[in-house]
Amino acid sequence: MQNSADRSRFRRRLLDWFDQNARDLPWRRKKSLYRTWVSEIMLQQTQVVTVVEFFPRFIRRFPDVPTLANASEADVLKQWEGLGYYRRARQMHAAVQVIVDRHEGKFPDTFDEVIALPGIGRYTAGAILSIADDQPWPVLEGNTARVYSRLLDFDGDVTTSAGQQELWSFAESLVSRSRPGDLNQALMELGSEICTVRAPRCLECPVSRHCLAFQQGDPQSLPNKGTRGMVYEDLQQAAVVIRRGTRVVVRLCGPNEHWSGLWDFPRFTSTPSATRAKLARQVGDRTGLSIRLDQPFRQIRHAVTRFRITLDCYEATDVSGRLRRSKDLRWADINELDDLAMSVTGRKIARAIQKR
DNA sequence: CATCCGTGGCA
DNA sequence: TTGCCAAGGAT
Repeated sequence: MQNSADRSRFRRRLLDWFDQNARDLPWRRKKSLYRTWVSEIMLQQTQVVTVVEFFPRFIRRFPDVPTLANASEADVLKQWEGLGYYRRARQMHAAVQVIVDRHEGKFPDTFDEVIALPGIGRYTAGAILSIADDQPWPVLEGNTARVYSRLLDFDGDVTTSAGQQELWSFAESLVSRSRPGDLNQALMELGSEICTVRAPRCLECPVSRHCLAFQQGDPQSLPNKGTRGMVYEDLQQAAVVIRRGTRVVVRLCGPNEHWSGLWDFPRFTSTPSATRAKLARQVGDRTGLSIRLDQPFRQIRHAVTRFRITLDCYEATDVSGRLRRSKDLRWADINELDDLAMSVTGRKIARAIQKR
């Protein structure tokens, strides 16, 4: 694909494939800038099948810029519950205030204005403007990095800035004035359906004749993502449901911990041999309450980022004393827990105690 | 440039 | 069970 005639044929073949196979999927209907923004933020590091479940509900609740701008951050986080990367929701809430203040409540349509919004980088800005407004901006993300690497038979490390630069340059050379949004979506669709991580289906690929890795290399071995492996750390934790009547103590996670902005049950680092007496002391130190702990009623294993957490869930009885006055600590009625944004594990615990 | 941030699906 | 990965961005 050195010359523009090659690239032109490549675009035509890819768009033909796109038109025949995937054009009418419901989640890909033409959307406004606002809706494309919402879906692109949701799609960051998140699979389409997951977004399909959340997007309609979010749009029903926040159909336009003014509605989202008038909502509280807590409302937005509640709608985001279960989707992960909750920073995205808080950044959207911040961005929509900027849209009201600086853009008269209308989602901006220039690259510089869009990328200046919190939570939007080069990929997302280009995706929004090409898909919703047919502007010729290139895209580079997981799928296209794989597609581009294979088309070019590029075996450099794509996680380095040099590798990224190489792939962005190629993306720029591909995009044209004709249907840039469809082209970008076709490239990503190709990556997710045909040019897959494992066992790419090259024989079904509409552009295999343009693919150097298919002709002379090993598509499956690309892209080269370097050699750094994830280093996992096992954590032992305890969560405590402090209950008095129909109310329980909940805690708002702070800026420097997991699930920042979400509610959780008081949680402590623990050890396999930690005694319930010691845990009760920790609860006292943090909440000011004097408690006694029952046997753990449930153990939950979950992974978050690089941590693998084993979480023992306790219920406290014989609660006495007064809950420490603090912005991030309060009593909540058990039925009220449904209105709070919680992490998946927090929600599991909430459901468990609601069942009793 | 490395690390952080969630969750679920897959082999 | 374990590791890998997904329509990334901010720091």
